[in-house]
Amino acid sequence: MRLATWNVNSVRSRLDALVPWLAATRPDVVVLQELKVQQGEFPFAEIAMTGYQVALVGQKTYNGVAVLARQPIAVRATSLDDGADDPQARLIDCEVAGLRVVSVYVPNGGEPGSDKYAYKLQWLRRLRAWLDRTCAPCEALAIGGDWNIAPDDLDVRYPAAWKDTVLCTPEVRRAWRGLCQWGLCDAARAVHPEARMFSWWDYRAAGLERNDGLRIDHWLVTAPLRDRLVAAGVDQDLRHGDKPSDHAPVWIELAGGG
Amino acid sequence: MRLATWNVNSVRSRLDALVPWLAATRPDVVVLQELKVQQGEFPFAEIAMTGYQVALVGQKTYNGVAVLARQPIAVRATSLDDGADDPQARLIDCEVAGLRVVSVYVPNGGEPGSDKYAYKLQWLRRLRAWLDRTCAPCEALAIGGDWNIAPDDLDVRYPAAWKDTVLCTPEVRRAWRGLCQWGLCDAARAVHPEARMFSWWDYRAAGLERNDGLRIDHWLVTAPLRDRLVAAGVDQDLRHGDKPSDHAPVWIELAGGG
DNA sequence: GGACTGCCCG
DNA sequence: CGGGCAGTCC
Repeated sequence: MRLATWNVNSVRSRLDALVPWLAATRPDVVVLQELKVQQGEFPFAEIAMTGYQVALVGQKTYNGVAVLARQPIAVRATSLDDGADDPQARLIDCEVAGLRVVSVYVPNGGEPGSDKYAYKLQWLRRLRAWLDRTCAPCEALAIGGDWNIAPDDLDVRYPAAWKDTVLCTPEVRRAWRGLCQWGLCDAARAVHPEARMFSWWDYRAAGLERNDGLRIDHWLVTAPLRDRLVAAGVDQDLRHGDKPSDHAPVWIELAGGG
Repeated sequence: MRLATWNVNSVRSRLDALVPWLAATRPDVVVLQELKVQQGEFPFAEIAMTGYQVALVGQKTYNGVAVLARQPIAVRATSLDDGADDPQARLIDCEVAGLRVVSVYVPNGGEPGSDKYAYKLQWLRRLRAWLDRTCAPCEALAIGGDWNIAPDDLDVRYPAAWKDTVLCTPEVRRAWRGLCQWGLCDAARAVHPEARMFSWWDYRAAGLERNDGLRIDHWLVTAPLRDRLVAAGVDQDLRHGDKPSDHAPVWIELAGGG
């Protein structure tokens, strides 16, 4: 079975790319980020036409995450649910196709040292606490999303240019390794230990033309799913075409399960 | 020779309609309104590609009028030039193809009784004074534009719905008749004395679907040109297609002259 | 409804 | 650069 993650940067302005992509690639499960839409404004009809069901947590203007699947989806949680006063729609936790599937949109972090950066680090700590509290490394768990973390310099086309930016600081990379130590595995990297795979090119400064890419969209999976991993990749063509998202979809393929 | 007038409602967002329309219909002279662009931001290169030269008076956000032609254009005036402190770009007066061609964008007028309505009536009085001062009924003069006047109930699909709106008040119709009495002739109406011809359908309230149209875009011509009139019409298809202007082009055909 | 103006965000 | 927003205009 195939799982895909895509930061669409507004689901409404990406519908004309999303619908054909779903129809052409038919992943079993899709997680989306940056819907930039409230639940009531989500284009349910257009997605239903493709044969996908939807579970989402929406928000006006910013954030918003969803799980799409061709099988029924049971929502387990729509927030980190830790009592924090945080209105940002950045996580949805679902049961679908025999898996526990989570869509996450990790805060970008603005600039190192900013309030936004503190929020990013805090959010990653809260996510780790949420894993400790509600998940187990032995269950079939896949967390896909825009992590806003390039785990290693191998994940950055021009590491010197991105050194100490919020996508690459030692602190966020340490948080990433903490998640891996908990029992999550960077699926695409496990399949392609040495490959330069990028999932995001900045709209600004002609990032795409200069292939100034980073790998910041990931699937993190627990051991039971890591053992079923057979393939992984990036649909780079989605970053080309017109009116693209700044992110390309990242997919993984698991043996069995449909 | 053929003259066309079109309120494009932003020349930049209408380029993909304007360029093919110029290429397909090749009018000798085109007058445009609501460019919504400063001179420096006008898409000169794209228009030049079609073989047209341009004279324009631009303004940020609002108004802006132009004359396009495949022959050289000599600009005579870019305002009513009556000493009024009026920064709005609503008139350009040119010499082209042996004619005097003027592009006008008459103020809409908001609501009857409003300041905007007073400005509309005042602008029409100033236009009449400008005619008296700078033009003569015996010269070959054609004034095309968005007049924001439906001269008669015949020019309104649902006259009761538009009665006493700023497009139809007795006062603006009186101003219109004053221009006709000066020596201008409503060209499209002269060619089609009884026809219901509409040039504008409101974006709102499904104006197009209900064919709730009005004829507010006109060519006014002096006697020498009236005597050469052979045809007139509206390119209604331009109001359909996607991302249309709310106005359709209105054209007239003169015998001789190219 | 669909242009525009800023402005915020990544 | 390319999403979103509110506010203004027609």
